[in-house]
Amino acid sequence: MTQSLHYKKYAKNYVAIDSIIFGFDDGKLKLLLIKRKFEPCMGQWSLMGGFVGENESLDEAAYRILEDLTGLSKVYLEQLYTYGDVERDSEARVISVAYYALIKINDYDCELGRKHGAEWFAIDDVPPLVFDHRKMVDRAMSRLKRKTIIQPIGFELLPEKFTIPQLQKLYEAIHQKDLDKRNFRKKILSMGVMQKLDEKETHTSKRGAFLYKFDKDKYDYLMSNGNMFDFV
Amino acid sequence: MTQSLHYKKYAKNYVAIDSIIFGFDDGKLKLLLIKRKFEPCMGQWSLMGGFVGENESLDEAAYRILEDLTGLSKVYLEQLYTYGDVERDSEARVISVAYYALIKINDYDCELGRKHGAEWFAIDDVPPLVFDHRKMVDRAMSRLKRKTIIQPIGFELLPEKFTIPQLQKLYEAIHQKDLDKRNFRKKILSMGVMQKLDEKETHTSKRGAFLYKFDKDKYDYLMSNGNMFDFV
DNA sequence: TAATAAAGTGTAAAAATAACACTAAAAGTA
DNA sequence: TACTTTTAGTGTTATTTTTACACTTTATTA
Repeated sequence: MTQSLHYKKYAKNYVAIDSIIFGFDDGKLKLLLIKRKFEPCMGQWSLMGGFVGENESLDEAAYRILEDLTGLSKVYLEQLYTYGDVERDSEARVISVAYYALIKINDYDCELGRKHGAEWFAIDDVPPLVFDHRKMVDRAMSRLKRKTIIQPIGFELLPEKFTIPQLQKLYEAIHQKDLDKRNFRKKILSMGVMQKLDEKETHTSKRGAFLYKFDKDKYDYLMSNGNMFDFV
Repeated sequence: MTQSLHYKKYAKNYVAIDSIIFGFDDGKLKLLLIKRKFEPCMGQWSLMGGFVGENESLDEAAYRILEDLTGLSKVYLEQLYTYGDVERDSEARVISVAYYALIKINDYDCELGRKHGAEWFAIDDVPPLVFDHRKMVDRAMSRLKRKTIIQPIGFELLPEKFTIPQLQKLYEAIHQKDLDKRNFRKKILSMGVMQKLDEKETHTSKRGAFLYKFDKDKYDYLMSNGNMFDFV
């Protein structure tokens, strides 16, 4: 696209993306952070980010940056909020569009991560972060809490096959409170989007728990008929 | 702020604000739109917008632009979403941060509005809009629906003193469905944030309805003690 | 074969929501 | 002045949703 005739009197700005990347492992909700390898704030912990290119949309930039770090291309990614305080970046005026991603932690490419100096941190053990990244994390956390109540995006953090106790632990980690397992099971099954498999997961218990899959077709069907996903 | 040393290899972009401005009048939810007085798309209906200056934050830019059009400075304004498709503006690559505002329609400065070619449109009678502004309106509508359930921002659209039937009509307009007046009254009063006055409003009915004010102190107190505002 | 550890199951009380119809007040009119 | 009109205001019951709560099952390991 050529230079603008009518807009040329206006200022232009650097526009960046920052991504809050959530994972779930070991019963804990985790964040993927990188140690900055460039100035300003080199060596400090930071969200993964990058600048928006001239010929990519914001969503495209966010996917590109996420894939650079994790090797993953088909993940849940949602725009969160845009941060534009004049002094938010110590180097220049940078407007940052924050996204949050939910990834299946086992699919993540550790080798790529190592190259970027990336590490996983439990959500309540996050180190100090550069600029306003802490505010971004807090906003992502509260969005995730709200969103997992009204949309079945929690599944994005689990392997394709998972047990009900695993799913419950995930919800407990996100909402930071214990849930009653009978009520949990009743509610999640009553929504009719859990597809029970004939296999069991036998690592975490002697008895073993049945594996389930999220039935996306059924979910889409229910939604299109006006049914709401609604969960605590 | 001076030019950046470390970021200079990256592209810069025009960053704009667009505002979805809601009002409530005559039992209807309305939008304030302007007829564009400049290219591109001169003469077409559009949201009020403007470019972000070098020394103002996004919020500051949004307030400035809103005040330019309405003369109002203390209004409810909330960031909605950022639109960044490469071709969204036909003139140049412009990234637009959308905000939505709730204003008391009687406080609005009509003279200023006329200067901008502004007009109010009922929400289900909005004309075709430039660029992706229709998408912005739709997103604002669904945000407003959700938000008025969990936060008492509906009051921002009414005069300081209002009656319960007025408030009910507002909620009906926002949620596009009729509500039972007994259940509505019960619920809104039970939240304990309505301050009953000794005055009546006598224009819309012979009997007259008592006026109320939203008790912000009480609301803040309840919220700080963990109470939730929660409404259909 | 006994101990262990997590999976799995049902019911009853409490709270929230939804449905529903008449009376009260004041103005305008015959 | 009494009758009509119009909107404000009021309680109760049925239904649904949510919460609270304890024992049995299954397979492994000691």
